Amino acid sequence: MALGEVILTVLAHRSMTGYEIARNFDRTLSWFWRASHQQIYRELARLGRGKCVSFRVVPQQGKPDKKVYAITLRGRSELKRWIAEPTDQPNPRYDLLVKILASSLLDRKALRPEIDRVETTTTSILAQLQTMLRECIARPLGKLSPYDQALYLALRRGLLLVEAQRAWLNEVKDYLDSGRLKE
Amino acid sequence: MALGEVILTVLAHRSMTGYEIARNFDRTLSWFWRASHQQIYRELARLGRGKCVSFRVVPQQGKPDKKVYAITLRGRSELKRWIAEPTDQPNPRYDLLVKILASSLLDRKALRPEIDRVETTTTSILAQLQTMLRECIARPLGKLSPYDQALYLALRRGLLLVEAQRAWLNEVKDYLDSGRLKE
DNA sequence: GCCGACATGTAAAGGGTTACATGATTTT
DNA sequence: AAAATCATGTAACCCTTTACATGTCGGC
Repeated sequence: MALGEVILTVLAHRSMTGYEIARNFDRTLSWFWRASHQQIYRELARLGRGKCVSFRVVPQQGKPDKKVYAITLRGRSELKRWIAEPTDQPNPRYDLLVKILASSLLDRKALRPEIDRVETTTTSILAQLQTMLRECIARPLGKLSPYDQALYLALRRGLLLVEAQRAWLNEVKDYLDSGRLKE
Repeated sequence: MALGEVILTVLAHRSMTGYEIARNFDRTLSWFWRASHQQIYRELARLGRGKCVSFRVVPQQGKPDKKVYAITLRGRSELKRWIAEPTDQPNPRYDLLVKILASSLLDRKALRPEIDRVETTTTSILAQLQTMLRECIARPLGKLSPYDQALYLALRRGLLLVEAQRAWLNEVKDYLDSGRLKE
């Protein structure tokens, strides 16, 4: 349901084509949300039907025409309404936790390589986040645009959670190595 | 795709009816995964077709007959295969982060009540997790069954992440109050 | 000549959510 | 008398994922 609002947020920042929105999802926005270009085109069509976005066709030479989408006044008020609305928190769905339970019953050793893999990707995500945050604070934090300040805050959440995940992975590895739990 | 494996894990621990699995999801398992009874019945039918679970009908007086499901040998080997398989990490989808971006563009004040709401639920989740973990360590950790040790570890992740989330919420509130970012 | 970027879509399959449906027993 | 618990399901809708489809341009 919220994909529409995510797209409206992107368009509130800057008008774009569906293709650009999808690429934007690949880069910054993929930290908060992920969507394929198919989902985005469909959602743009729906938002258009609801008069929340409009587009103008921009002919290009050599390339196919593009549709540059913009948020409408109605779209803005919809988005404002959504911001104030209570968010129901996402329900957890994390395979690794289930694998921990399953491996305790079936095959205690099978888990180790998987934990190592997760640790590798966690470390890599941490590095990416740190790079992005460092880019943000290249200029003084006070001089960022409100949007970039919000982006900074949102990325900080990723950093704190990934650090917590790393601490937890260390606890798991200690347990797998020693067979004993702490705390 | 993984709902089937979650159900197999539950059944590897103990044979149950679909109804009991659903209730189990409500209690312990809802920290790791969530599913409605409709999803569970559908998935049990599918797993039965794939010979990963079997059931026997147990007649009861007064209540409708129940089907007690058990994991088969084939189900066990499927589950073992799955444990060793790389987990692709869940893609993030958190409305609140998008709301932070949107409110920076449209309505800076609208966010505050939402942040307070999230803080309330986060605190309540923290309390629940702490209670569950304290119940685990009522007896010495070394004397828990392997399954309960795994459960303890998995719940620890929840605790660490929720604590990180609280720290982040404090950063957000500081920003909303002062308009300045730290770090 | 092939691959990747640009740009837009359709189609099918699978998973999740919500509502509907039944029917007995126990609790309030 | 009404509501909750036990127990199983069907139907419809929506969302997500993956694959298919088309066509131009620029670089290697």
